Amino acid sequence: MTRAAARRRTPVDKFEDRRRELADAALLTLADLGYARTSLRTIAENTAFSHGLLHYYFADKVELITYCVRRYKAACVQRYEGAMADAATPEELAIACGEGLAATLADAPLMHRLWYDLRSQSMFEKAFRDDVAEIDESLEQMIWGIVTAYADRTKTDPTCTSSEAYAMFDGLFQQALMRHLDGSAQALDDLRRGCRELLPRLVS
Amino acid sequence: MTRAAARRRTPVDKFEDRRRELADAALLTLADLGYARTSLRTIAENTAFSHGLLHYYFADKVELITYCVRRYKAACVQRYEGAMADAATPEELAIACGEGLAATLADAPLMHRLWYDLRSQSMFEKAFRDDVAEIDESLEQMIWGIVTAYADRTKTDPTCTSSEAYAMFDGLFQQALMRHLDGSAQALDDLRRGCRELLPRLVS
DNA sequence: CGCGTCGTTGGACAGATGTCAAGAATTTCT
DNA sequence: AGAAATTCTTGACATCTGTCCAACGACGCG
Repeated sequence: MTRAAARRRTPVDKFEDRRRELADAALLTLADLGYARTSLRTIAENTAFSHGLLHYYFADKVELITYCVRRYKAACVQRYEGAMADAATPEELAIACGEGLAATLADAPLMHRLWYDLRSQSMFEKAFRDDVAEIDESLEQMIWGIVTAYADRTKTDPTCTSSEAYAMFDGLFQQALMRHLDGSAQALDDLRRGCRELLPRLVS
Repeated sequence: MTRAAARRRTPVDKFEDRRRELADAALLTLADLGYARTSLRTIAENTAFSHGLLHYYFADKVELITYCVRRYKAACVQRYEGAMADAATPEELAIACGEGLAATLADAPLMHRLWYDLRSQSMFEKAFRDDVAEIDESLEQMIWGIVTAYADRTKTDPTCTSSEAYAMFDGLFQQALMRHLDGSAQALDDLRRGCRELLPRLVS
């Protein structure tokens, strides 16, 4: 925060650009090694720059990681939304839901692994708590959107709260991720099926 | 493992006793700080002994933590099993299920927080993977036992696999834990209700 | 051209961390 | 009691960590 304050020289903020660039590299390293094993020097090594630069763009490690978490969210919601835009019948919607979640899992399993790591860290490190909670809420909303859309198409009503729905989908997703990373070939199919069968359970 | 090999002088193995004692102290520290912030010296400080002793009883940090994880499991399954022994009607069973999970959450939230931390770590650190997977399986079996008991009492059959059932209960539990640690007063009640309503959804 | 700001480097610092070994203290055995 | 085996402490080591800083090059502006 010291010298990383007001900075608006060029119309396109070059300072913010570099911050993003560094944070993206940091995210790659974090996804590889996990929070506990990632140091600032290791992050810098996956970069064209030296380790000192990180403190020019970020006040300290916490600010860097926090920025990374926010950046992860941007990439995350962008990937999700618009996934299952057009699904006429409820069955199509249920299938699209499972397909969408399986696709995003298969697409970037290491990033999702990092997400669960950071969410665990946020239970210990207060500094991450707010940002993690914000991401969690947006994910919950996404799931709730699917559930209500399914209820609409089946002319029923949800029989659970949005946080319950999110908890169950998240449970399925998390377990599928762990089995997928463990090399299980059926993990993705199980996730697809699990989602397809879960939706009808949540309405009546 | 160097000098921590065959050791059976006294009938009651004093060596194993100390290992357990140290591991229990380590578990307390881990539950407080989380894996990423816990060092061997910090563990020793929560102990009547000095830091060097840890390497007399454990070859290295990984062996200590692995031993802790195994020890956690012992305490864990012991706490769970026999919780909902007698429940005549299915409704009673569903209530006892929610009550049991809520009770264990309220009883040792920090330990459960540690469990989710270590499970995340196991996705990065291969050394923990096997032990974590073993605990996961025993938890899955516990949940499956409840589901099948509920199906029996309602003269129905489960409509999901045991891993699906575990994933959903675990999702509910994990979210309840996070909200409980965040100070939410309704987290426990939501967990109770969530479990009670989940069971009927998993059979037909 | 000279000058000042910005971006970047590389090294240095203090402190923490895992590991180890030498020896003191304690227990056990005879 | 004395010897032997054990349990435990202490201090040291090399390495890694976050953080800071002095200096250097590049670039734009007067």
